Amino acid sequence: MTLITTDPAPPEETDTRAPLHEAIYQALRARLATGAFAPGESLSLRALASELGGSVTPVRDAVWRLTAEHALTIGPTRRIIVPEMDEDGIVELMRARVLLEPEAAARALPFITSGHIATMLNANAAMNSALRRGDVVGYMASNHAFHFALYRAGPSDVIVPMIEGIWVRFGPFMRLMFPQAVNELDVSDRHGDALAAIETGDEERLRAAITADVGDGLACMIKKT
Amino acid sequence: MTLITTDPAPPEETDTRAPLHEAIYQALRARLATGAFAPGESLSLRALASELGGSVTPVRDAVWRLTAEHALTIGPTRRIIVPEMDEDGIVELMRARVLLEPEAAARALPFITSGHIATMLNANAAMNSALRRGDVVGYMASNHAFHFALYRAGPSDVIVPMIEGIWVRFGPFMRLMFPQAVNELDVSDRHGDALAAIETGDEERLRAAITADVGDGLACMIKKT
DNA sequence: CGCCTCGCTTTGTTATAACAAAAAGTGCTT
DNA sequence: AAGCACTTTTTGTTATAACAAAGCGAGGCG
Repeated sequence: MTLITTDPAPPEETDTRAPLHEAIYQALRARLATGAFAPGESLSLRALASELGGSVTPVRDAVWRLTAEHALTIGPTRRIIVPEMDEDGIVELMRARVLLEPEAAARALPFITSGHIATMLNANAAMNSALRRGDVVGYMASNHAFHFALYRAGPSDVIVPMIEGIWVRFGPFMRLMFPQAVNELDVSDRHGDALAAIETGDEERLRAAITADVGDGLACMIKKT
Repeated sequence: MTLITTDPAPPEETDTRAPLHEAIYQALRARLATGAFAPGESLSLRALASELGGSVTPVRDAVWRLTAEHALTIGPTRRIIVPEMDEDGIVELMRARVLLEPEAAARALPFITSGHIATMLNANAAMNSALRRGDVVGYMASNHAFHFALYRAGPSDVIVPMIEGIWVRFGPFMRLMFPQAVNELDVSDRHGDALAAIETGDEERLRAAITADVGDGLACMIKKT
């Protein structure tokens, strides 16, 4: 009798069935995003393998994935290097953000629930707290959480990953230039403006707030070069 | 005696110093873009290795790169499958194109030379020829050449690769639905409109032409579902 | 003192083998 | 004849070894 077939695998806490290369990918991505590697630094497969555990094969998988996302680069002699960026590159990345992020926000607007707003409020509070504390990593994480709580509320599974890819590419550099610029950021509350626009359902105002937020970040970055 | 050290590598015709995984990546990407694989089809590392030459390791590198570009997907049981797409997915991809491509064209406009225009004219002629001939693959290749001759004239190395990624994801499906829609495409000459806008330096008209061109493609695609 | 050359080390690349899980084929039972 | 359990093959994953080229340091020549 086919009562209940089986009980496949409920008691999984840490998923040991996840492939090693995926864990290595996540670890490397997190280190990139928090600026653990300096731009221009070169990484070696064997060093990463012995540091993160495992052999060169899974590290290789992770590195190629990151390379496809432009989070890592291969040099002319096939060396794995953390990408560098000049001011033109920053502007280029920011222009892509200005293009994509207001659109993602506007498209998410009809799908935003009170749960999303709560998440954004929390992230914003944590961000301001980290800002006052001088916690750069915490600031970046909270800022990321705010933006993507908004974008991911929408149905688009195309441009949101694109935006995510842009943010990852910023990781190594935000860490370098934000400490000096952190004092000048609280003058204008773009996030609060965005939240107000969301509550009134004002799409144009939301677009403007996100655009201004990105513009503030750009201003901070090119000011230091 | 150290007369002449060595003879490094001048007589290279086919670059044998290029890594195998890169050749495999290009081969796989080309097959995807021309619809050689059916959506939903599953690929195996060993089969690809023996078919394209080499071992599983370089194939693995190529597959992970394609996976990061969403040109391939890994199934729930870690099987390599070529992605499927429903109408919502097509619309989503097209919305991203409408967002990115007019911008890329507008930004490239000040950098367009007569050489670029010649390339675009040739591509356009080849496209119309392929269209009349019923050559779907030739049509797709020429259309691709036209658009990216335009986009790549500009200085942006961020959004153009994004657009390229979107086009690759379309490959497996254009092949399926274009044969029936090919007869209705010559009514409006968006490419000629774009070229006219370029020669007069009219940015708004160029944006409009590219937007209309993408819209035509979308109309052809969702009409068949 | 600067530059080049030689030798050693480290690097990416590729092939191969072993292993667990999934798929597929096979034969039996009902 | 259809469904089910078992066996066999195929699959992705990982580790490891061998190889060529690039880095890199020391030592010698100008």
